Amino acid sequence: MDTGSELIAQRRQKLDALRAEGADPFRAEFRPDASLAAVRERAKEGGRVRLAGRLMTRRDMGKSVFADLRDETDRIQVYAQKDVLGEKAFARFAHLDLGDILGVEGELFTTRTGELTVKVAAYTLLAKALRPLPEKWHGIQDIEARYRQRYLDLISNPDSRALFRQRSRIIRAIRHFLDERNFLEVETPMMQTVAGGAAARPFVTRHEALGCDLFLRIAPELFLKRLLVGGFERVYEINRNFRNEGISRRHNPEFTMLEVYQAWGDFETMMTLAEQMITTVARDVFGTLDLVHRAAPDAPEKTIRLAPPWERKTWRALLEEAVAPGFLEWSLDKKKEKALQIGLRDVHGLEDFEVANQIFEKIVQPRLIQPIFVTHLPKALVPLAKANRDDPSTVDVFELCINGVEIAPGYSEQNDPVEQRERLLAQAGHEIQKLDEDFLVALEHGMPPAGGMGVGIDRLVMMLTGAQSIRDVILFPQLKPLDEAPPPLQVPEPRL
RNA sequence: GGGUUGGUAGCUCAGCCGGUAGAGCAGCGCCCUUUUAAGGCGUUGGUCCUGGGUUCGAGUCCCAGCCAACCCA
Repeated sequence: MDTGSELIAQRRQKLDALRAEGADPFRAEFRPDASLAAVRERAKEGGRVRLAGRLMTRRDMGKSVFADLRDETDRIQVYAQKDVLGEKAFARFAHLDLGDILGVEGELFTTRTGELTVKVAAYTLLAKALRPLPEKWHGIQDIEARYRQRYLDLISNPDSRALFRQRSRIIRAIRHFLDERNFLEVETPMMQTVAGGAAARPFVTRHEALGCDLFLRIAPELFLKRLLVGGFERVYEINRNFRNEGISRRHNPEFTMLEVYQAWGDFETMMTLAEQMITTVARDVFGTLDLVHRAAPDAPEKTIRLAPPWERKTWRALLEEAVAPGFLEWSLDKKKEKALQIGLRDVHGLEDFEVANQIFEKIVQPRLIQPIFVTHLPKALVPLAKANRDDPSTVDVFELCINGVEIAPGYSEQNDPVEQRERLLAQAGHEIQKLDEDFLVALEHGMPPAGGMGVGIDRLVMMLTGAQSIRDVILFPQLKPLDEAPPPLQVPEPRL
């Protein structure tokens, strides 16, 4: 990070020079009387304003200088003149660096070309920028730098700023939607002694005082259900899950999950809830139910139509449409043959339902562009859901797919503690997981029938905004550290 | 894990068949008091990702590695 040291050295010299003159280049306080957007709003009134922002561009005319300041809301032009500021202050203004943060006071006026401008009567350097900004026109293009130094991306790329504002509004709209329907927002443990509620490899951490290892949670599910047992009938949590798996366009090791549970509901209740929630959010944040995206700048436009009702179809029907009628009755060998034929590898050790599921994910799911609830998955895939009464080999669940991606699974939640124990034991044998005994004890106290669902917030934001990578909707996505390959972390002793 | 592509000045990018490393922006100096990707003249700035190899000579060719993106698993 010490490259460009000459430019940095120059800026440090300016800093030293300012200090030598008795100025404080890093102020603790400055109170602008309005945001730049607010100033622009009431431009007609004219008058004197006091505002603050980062110096983004400068046009030096010799005895006067035009510059652009920017704050979070807008940009505004300021105009400094030698005969107004005096020789010394004007020279200092002309030698400010792009990136410096300023406070400015002066009268509003409109230039010959019609641009609202502040005639600088006085200015204060509030924070000196010791490093140069990315280029003013192209911004920062290097994808890696945009992730590693997100602040530079935010400074120079308006699209990126807009996207993270949208993300925030989406999450706010979800909370609003659920709060209005009397769902209670709760927080449950992120550090757990058993990482339950999903099938995934967890991260391990250590609690020194307790003298035990803990897992970062892979899902909040088992704790939210304890709350159903406790009598909270509508709960939700929006928070981080952690899964110790590969990183890809669709996977970040920590990701944000919404889980919702509703007593006296079932998977059908949750389908309706999902449909209402996502359409409400789209309308609130984007003002439309037709989302038009491109997969790449030169790719054709694709429209996702969110207008309800959304299609509901069974997993079996979709598979049979895509492969062949009666597909699920094929022998395991025949299914594997099909899997290999469509380009899947590594199907040797897999069980019947796993092969079918991989085929589903490979050839069915990518085609599900418009919203669809895929219902009634095989029982073995979903150990925490209730079996279907008419076809006990399937469970009462759905997976909401939009834009070829699984956005939200939902269940009629299993509340039979005996059945639940058996299913978890079967899975534990498979995945080498411990049983969450405390959860099973809770179920044994009686959990009301309930519907539940999980919504991958990052993927939902991707779908709504048209982002092509999960890294584009997470401010600080996980990347490999740049330092030498690190040895296992040593926990530092606190110094008191 | 495998494949493909990329890494050159602070930023955005050129660099052909191997022959002294370039431009724009930013910076620095000078001119210019209504410009706006301001303009004009001049100028500083390089571990060409790292390490080997081939060669009289490597940013360029070969091998290994690091980081990233994409595709596949």
